[in-house]
Amino acid sequence: MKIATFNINGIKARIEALPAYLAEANPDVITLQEIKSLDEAFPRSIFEDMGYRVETHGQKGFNGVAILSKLPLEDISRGLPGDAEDLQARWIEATIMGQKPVRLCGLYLPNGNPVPGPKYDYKLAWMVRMQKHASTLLALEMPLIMAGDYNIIPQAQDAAKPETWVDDALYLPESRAAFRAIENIGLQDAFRTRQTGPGHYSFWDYQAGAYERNNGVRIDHFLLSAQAMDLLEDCAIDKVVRAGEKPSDHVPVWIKLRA
DNA sequence: ATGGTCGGGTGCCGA
Repeated sequence: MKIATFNINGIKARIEALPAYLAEANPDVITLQEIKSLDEAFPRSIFEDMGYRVETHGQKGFNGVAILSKLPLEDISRGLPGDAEDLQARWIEATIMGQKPVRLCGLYLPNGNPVPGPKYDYKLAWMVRMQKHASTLLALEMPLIMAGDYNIIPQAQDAAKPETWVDDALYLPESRAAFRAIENIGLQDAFRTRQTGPGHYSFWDYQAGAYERNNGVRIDHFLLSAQAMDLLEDCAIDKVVRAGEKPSDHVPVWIKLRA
């Protein structure tokens, strides 16, 4: 089973590039971030015609997540638990019914800039909520996959120019500590079990020729439980997608599972 | 070199 995650930065703007990626890469399941669409405005039939079941959790203008799956889905849930006041569409999860059921969370973690301020407070509080919910899901002992745009640069090697990020919400010590705290309840960064060292990025700014200079950061991640790690066959970043026609500023990351 | 670029909710905000 191949599962991808992709921050598309607007479904309307990616109406050609996303189907082209799916036709080329053929993931069984993909979780999308920043669909920037209401549920009723999402162009679902394009993907249904390609064999995908479409589950969205959208809002007007910004944010918005989705899961597209060629396999049956069960127990679909929208919204990160823990704060009834939080209406931002950043979380969707479902059980993928392949050979072995796996629980998939698709997440769009808050950016958090500027620092300090309410947006950074929201980011850190959101990460505490995510950790609590992840603990609940781990207790189910089903293979658990938490995929998406984490807006976290885990280590210096995950940025081409880490010195330019030292005051940024994506790289501040408190942000990285919150990410490590989530890992430390029993989740592994799947990409770093396959590749070591610098030069592996999933996002390049649209400005100042960042992609051409490979001035990127690795902020889109797959965190896997021990049960999911048992099934991991591969994990990679589809970097060349960033050089395509009308690209998102992020590229897809994917895993293959024996499941 | 103190700018630059996208996408959308629109003449500004979020990234």
